[in-house]
Amino acid sequence: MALGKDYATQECSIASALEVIGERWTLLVIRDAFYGVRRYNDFLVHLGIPRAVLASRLQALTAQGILEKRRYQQSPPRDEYVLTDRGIALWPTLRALGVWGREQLTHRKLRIFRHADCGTELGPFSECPACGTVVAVPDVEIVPGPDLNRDPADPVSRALLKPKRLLQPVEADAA
Amino acid sequence: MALGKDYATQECSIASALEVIGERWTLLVIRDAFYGVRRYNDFLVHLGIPRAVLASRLQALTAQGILEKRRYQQSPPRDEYVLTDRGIALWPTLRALGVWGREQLTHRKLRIFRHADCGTELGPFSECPACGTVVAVPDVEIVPGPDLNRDPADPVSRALLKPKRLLQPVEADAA
DNA sequence: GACTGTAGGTTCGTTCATTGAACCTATCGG
DNA sequence: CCGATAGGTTCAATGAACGAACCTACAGTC
Repeated sequence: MALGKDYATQECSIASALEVIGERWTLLVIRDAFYGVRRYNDFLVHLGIPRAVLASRLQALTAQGILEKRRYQQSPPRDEYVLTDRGIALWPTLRALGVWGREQLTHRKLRIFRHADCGTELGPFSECPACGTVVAVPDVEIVPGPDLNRDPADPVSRALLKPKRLLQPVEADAA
Repeated sequence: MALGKDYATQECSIASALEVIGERWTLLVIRDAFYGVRRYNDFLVHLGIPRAVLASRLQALTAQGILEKRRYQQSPPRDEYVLTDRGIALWPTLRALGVWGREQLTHRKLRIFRHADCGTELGPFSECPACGTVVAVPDVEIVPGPDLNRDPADPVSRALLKPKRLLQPVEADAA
């Protein structure tokens, strides 16, 4: 990988992790996968990422066992990319990053994460204050926060305005 | 910043965070700062980072309020870089990354984090299982794990073999 | 007072990655 | 047959990272 040459000598699991997910765009691709984005074109319009870079990242993440490439229709052949268990294990990292970004940088509540079972807003570690447990990723509900723009340009962002659970596929109609 | 042009349009606190700490080397510099590295030369030998890149990252992190540049001796003028509160708030992110890297990639226990007050090894969110609380960063003790090389080449790595608390300065003698 | 060493940089040419536009392939609907 | 759609690849131009060399200011030592 791109970062490997130097990071590899560092005896450190953080460095190893960054070798795999530390490249530009990579974590945003994974974030979108949590939000339910699965198709090449949906990643493309939602992220505004160059096509070549997206193809390269999807391939690398698949090779690392973070995403799985899955044929969802035979003809014409179409593939989708979904998170593996290894990918889903990144949720605490993404959550921590998001909390830091909100508290230290944006100070805006763009999205709210709730426990789907009871509707309680989750704490910084994705724990449910009401139930007292860490909520499993498929039981996390994501809803737009008060500071999120309600009229986004691209269809994927529009589809993401509907409350849904993490990992559940978005339905981005042409609209 | 380098990443800003594209990430800025993303209404997302994760994207905002990555704008600030998502560049190559940046998170490793911050990790070292948690481990007690404070001086330009110590970062240099410990990370193996090009000098120009280090200077640029230190400057950017200082400008973002994540590190603070502090004169620790007047003549000759010498500065050190220490984490601000905003920087310290990144600990959960770094911890989550490290846990993921260890569990999913390296499968090796390179460093152990303990509650300095009671010696209990910390859980994935830096919480103390014995005390039932999230441990404040200055109360986290870092000790070498069983899989860490005991005879590293550079003096900073050697100094880091001694158990110490996070944020406490390393003493890297020439040795 | 001339050397040597150290901390903290800057400069510069080369290499590598990212970008954005254009192009390619296969298939479906009409 | 024509156009649209999904999922790519190719290519030239740009920007960032790399590593070596250089610079500055001071301290200690002979």
